[in-house]
Amino acid sequence: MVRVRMADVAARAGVSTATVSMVLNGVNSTRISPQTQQRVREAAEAVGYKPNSVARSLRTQQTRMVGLISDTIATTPFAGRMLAGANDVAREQGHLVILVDTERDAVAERQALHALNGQRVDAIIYACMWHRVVEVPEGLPEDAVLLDCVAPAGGRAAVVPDERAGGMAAVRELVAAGHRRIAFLDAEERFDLVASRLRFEGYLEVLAEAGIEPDPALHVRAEPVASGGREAARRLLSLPVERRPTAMFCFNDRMAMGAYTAALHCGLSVPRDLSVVGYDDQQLVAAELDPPLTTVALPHYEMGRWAMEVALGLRQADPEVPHLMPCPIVRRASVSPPPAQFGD
Amino acid sequence: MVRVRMADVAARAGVSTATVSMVLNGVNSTRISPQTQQRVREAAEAVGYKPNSVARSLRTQQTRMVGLISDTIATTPFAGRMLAGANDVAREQGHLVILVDTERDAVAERQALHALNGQRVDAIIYACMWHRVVEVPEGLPEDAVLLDCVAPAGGRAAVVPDERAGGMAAVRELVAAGHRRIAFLDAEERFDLVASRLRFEGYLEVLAEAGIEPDPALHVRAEPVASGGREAARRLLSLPVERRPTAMFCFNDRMAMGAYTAALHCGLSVPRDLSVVGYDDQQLVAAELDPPLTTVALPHYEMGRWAMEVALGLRQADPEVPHLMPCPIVRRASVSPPPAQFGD
DNA sequence: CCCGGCTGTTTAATCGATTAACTGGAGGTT
DNA sequence: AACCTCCAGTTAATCGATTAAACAGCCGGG
Repeated sequence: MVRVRMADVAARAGVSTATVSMVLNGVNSTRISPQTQQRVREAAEAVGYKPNSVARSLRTQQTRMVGLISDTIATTPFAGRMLAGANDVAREQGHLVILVDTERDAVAERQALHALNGQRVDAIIYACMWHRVVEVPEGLPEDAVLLDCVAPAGGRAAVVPDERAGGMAAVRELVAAGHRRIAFLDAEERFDLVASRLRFEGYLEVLAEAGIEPDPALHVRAEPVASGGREAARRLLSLPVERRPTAMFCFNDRMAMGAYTAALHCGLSVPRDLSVVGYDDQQLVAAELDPPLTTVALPHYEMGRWAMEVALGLRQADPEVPHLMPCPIVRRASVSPPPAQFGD
Repeated sequence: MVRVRMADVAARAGVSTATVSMVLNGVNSTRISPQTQQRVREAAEAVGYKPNSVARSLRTQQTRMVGLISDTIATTPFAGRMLAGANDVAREQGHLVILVDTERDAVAERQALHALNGQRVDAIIYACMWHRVVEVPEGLPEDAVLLDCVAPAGGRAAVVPDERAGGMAAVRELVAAGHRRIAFLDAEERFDLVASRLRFEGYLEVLAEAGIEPDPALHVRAEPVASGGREAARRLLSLPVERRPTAMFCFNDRMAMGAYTAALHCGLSVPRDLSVVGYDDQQLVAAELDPPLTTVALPHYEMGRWAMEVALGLRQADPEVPHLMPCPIVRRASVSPPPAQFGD
């Protein structure tokens, strides 16, 4: 791999490097005669010239690289889509992304920030794998964009899923099918999930909208994994039939998976005897379940795109209010009208 | 954010930039008096000097960045662990990784290679999300490392999972529990998976080892997703009892998930009536199933580490033979001895 | 008293581009 | 003839580091 410099192109074309630079970058192109341009381009081709971005970056003071700091974004399944979204925009704009995974370690975050600063990246995105309120690391530039998290103090561009609207969409789906006894299988409070609170708000809002009195017994909490969902669902399904829910809105798809298991164990069939709606739209769970799960999708890809667009200045963001990205409902086959005796 | 240059440090310390450079890099440090060193360091601290890696890279001809090109690595759940492994090594070595997701698009790959070359990355890793034989893109440097794939022509450092040994481990687990009628729920051939062939080899090898005559009826193929596994398992479980398998080794965890469902539908309990072993160790599937699934883990993290270690020259690789990374078995609760009437 | 060697630091070249300022000559004007 | 305007480039400074080579003092030896 020989090093070909701009000077080599210039020598071969019999011009100065300034001319080569102008031609190849299309700057001031009116000032260079077409013949010369042609010669330069041929020379560049002939010697196999590839511009050195390091040198260019030094001179122009922009690197066309953006740093993406994340707590374990890469190691968690769904959040990869955020990366894909960010990456796509970056590519469209001729930028590269440097990914740093800090595993939530303050020291690693410090280091990452240092390294990215040293590389003089053009922008920084700070991403979380869950919707969270984060104490951003000291030294994070003012104009860094927060992805799937918000700063407690505000004042920073940020994008998060519209969990409240998502919760509403999920419950509306069930109400529309005719359900009135709708449980919410929530995550335990100790996980301190922003999403939990907001989805619950959405749940209550739609019940109110539909004139349904919320039954506290139907709001249960468990660890947000399959076994948690299973146990919670089991308890609900063992209620006397008139107090039993005909539908469950689950905090996430894994809990919904547990609800399926519980239903099966109770000899109930989904969706005939029990309708279920999940949240997250995790491919490996929602789509693979039997029957496929109706769920609310987390707009990771879109949030990734949004963050990168803001980072690159393609789009303006209001630093005072986090941008709420819609969570579309994904209809599959786990919702149907309630059994006849419960119908309205 | 003011720009502090080395010259500013030099001015404040009353020395030349050469001295500052030597002190801060610890080069020739015996030649600089302790007092001066002290003064330089204080000055650097006082003005908040942060070295500019772009300038350094230009001069030293190394960027301390490595490019990681992948087909959809980020968008697929398990492969994120490869990234984590690579990232960890990079960080330990003071390197940064530039991630490019090409979605298997040849044009995107070309572009990515161009961009990374332009950035003068110190090394390149080419990663796949599945174990595959790939036609590497033209222009991929000789010393690029292949991750989870091999080139048909060979001649390149590469690391892949040891699928054959993994298959052996899985089947040994079942044989050790006393099973003799062990099915292999394989992926369909049209998916053309290297893994499929190798795991099957491992399966046959262990049967031979145990003196079990392989029954062709127990080697079935289906789409490697839950529904495929469910149907395949259903067919096997509807065989007359003496020809029915007492255990299933599934090509992946999703198929195993399907096998669980089929067993449930047939009124069989896992592992009492049917033992199941999966492959991949996908957290969201294997660990969440009821009972938790015994499976073979794909060593993504370790492969990621290996690739980065080779890329950074920390470890030598034989370009003629791909490195085989062991796939450890993960024991959970889906294997038990066969029902009494089948015992040995 | 001059020379050589050592110490501690500086000078200046260099990495490979970008770009503001300049130039030499052709052509046009008055 | 003197002067101006374009044209088609070129010159040289610059980005911010690294590093080989040079250099200024000082000490000791002959």
